[in-house]
Amino acid sequence: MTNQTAQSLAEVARYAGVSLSTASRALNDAYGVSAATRMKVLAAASDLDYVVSPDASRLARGTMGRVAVVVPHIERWFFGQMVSGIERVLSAADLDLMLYHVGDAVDRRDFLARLPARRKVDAVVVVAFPVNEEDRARLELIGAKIIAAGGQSASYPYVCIDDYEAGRLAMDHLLSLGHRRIAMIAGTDPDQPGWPAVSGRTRAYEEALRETGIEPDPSLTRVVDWGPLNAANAMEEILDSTQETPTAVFTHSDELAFGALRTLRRRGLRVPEDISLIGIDNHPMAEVLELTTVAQDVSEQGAAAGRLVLRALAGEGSAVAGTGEIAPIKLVTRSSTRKV
Amino acid sequence: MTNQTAQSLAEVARYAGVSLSTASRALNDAYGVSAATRMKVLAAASDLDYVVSPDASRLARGTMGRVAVVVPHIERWFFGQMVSGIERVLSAADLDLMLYHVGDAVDRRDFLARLPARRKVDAVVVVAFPVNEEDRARLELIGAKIIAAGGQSASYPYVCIDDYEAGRLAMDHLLSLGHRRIAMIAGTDPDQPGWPAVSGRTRAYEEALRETGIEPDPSLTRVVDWGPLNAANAMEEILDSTQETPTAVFTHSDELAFGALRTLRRRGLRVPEDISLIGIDNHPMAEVLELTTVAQDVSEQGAAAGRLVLRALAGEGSAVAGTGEIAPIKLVTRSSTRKV
DNA sequence: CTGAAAGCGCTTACAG
DNA sequence: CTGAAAGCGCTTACAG
Repeated sequence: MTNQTAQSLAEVARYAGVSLSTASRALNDAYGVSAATRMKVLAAASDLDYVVSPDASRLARGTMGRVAVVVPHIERWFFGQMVSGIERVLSAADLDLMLYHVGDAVDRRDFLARLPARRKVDAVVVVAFPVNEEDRARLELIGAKIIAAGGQSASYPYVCIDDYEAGRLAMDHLLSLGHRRIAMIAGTDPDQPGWPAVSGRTRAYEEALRETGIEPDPSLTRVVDWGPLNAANAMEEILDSTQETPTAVFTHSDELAFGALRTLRRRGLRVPEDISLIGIDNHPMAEVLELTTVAQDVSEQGAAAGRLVLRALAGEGSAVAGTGEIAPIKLVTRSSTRKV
Repeated sequence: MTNQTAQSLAEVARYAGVSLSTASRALNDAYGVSAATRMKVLAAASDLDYVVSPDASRLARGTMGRVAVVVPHIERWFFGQMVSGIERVLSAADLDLMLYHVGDAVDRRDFLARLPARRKVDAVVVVAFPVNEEDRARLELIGAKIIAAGGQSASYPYVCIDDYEAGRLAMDHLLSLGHRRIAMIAGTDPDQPGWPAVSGRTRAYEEALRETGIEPDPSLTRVVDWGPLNAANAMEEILDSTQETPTAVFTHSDELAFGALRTLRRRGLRVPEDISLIGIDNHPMAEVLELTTVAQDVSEQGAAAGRLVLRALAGEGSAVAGTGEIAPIKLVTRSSTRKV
């Protein structure tokens, strides 16, 4: 025990009475070091409270053990869950996580132009980040493995749910309860221009209806930016613009459902007595508000994305372009839906 | 224009026909380089799509432009807001943000033992991370400036709200409306053992009551882990354990209020006709659910913490131990509270 | 204003 | 098993 702190391996080596090379090898659990010597070095390092300089180590080694996570709206539930899942597996693998927020179109352009993560990371996971061919060339300049989460981006390994299936689960539930006049509040992100214009969830709505012999009524649907208040307004519009009140509402997310719920209550419409409501996500508030929903485990999707990173770094072929993982979803019925 | 990409400054220098040193200076906007030469180098760098190796640069320079952000529960609203605020100012200052999740007591012990951020960052901002003297010594081994957000930690520069004031704002509102029998659902984090046992919010509850001549009734208060469902249960317990139903409920956060609200509704108690409800935060759902609350701007607090980091890195004395910033709060009355 | 050289703190063939 | 030496890609006095 000593009070000194070593700032460099050289000091540790000196303290342990060995050469720099040996000290390095001992610390990196490299073989070719006698047990006794290794012990001596380890003891010295611990005595001197030494820890390698990651910069120097990486410079010499050429790799870095760091991964960038690029998210829009880190403050939103979905992305918080995603990041927490990714973080969980990366930190377990001793990888550092650098967070980049890329919110709107301006951020996006700036990110692609400056590529702040360039030469800093071994992998980057882009969350809900649509990339076209042009973006792709830029992105690849980062010189790291790329993984997509929460949406398929070009041909990177990805993990996401099947939006169409999620929509079908919700719609089929409503239809099976006898609902025929069903409104939809669709979510969209104006800041993600590259995202498919019509989401799988919308397609599911239309196809489910048509398969039941119903032609979708445009006056019953609205497309809004994610966020409960927008949905509250959309719900009002729908109620105002139609003679015959729908018997059910399908929203693209639970948060949208919460907003719709507020409007319904204010209008004196009881859920589910007068109108049924279903969302997607299984947001914690869904349980509190008794909302029927299509559940997905976003944090687990983050973890899966983290595992894709690990595989990509290990050079496994399985994390090759186009390799996708579709996360499971399931219907969770609570009391916001009932037979018509 | 060329298709080649330079991996090192040396290549850029050669391409521009200057020495390594000159190339370096030109790129670092250092003076002592003629305009013409600088242009040549800049053009070369751009042609070759060059970007410095941060590791090498830092190794040589000794500093790194990186800051660690340590948060528990990144997936919760409060922390997402906080991180987004911090990120906003750090990225504007071209600092990289490394995220460390330190959730429960085990994580915490591990973090302090391994200090994964050590030698990797210039500053670390700990969010809602209580630190006692012992922790402090460990933490300082990281060798970086330390900033606390969302709670005063030992004597680091910090930014947070005044919990007592927040509690008083809520309680005084209730009392001014004539409420006398007021329940409280307090939030606590079992994973943060070092946090003050009795929060300022609880103290505010008790003092406000006493100043009005009321002795706090223990059967009207519960302490639960943050999270709406826990509050829902607590609300049930309170309702069950008391003869006389309270006329108002003060919860330590909006999320707790949402849970309480669910129980009240299930019990057939109308808000605010039968019972008033007030929270703290101004969570986005508070607006949706018409909850009266004490608002705080968490994202802005994060930004303020980011600014403290900048000041600390600039070596300004103002970011010295004990320098604190108390974030503003204000009462936002909506329809969940009314005169008794 | 410009360049040759040392140094930042490691890792890793290359010899022994 | 161990050590001397080169090299990772930069920055920055030090001379000119």
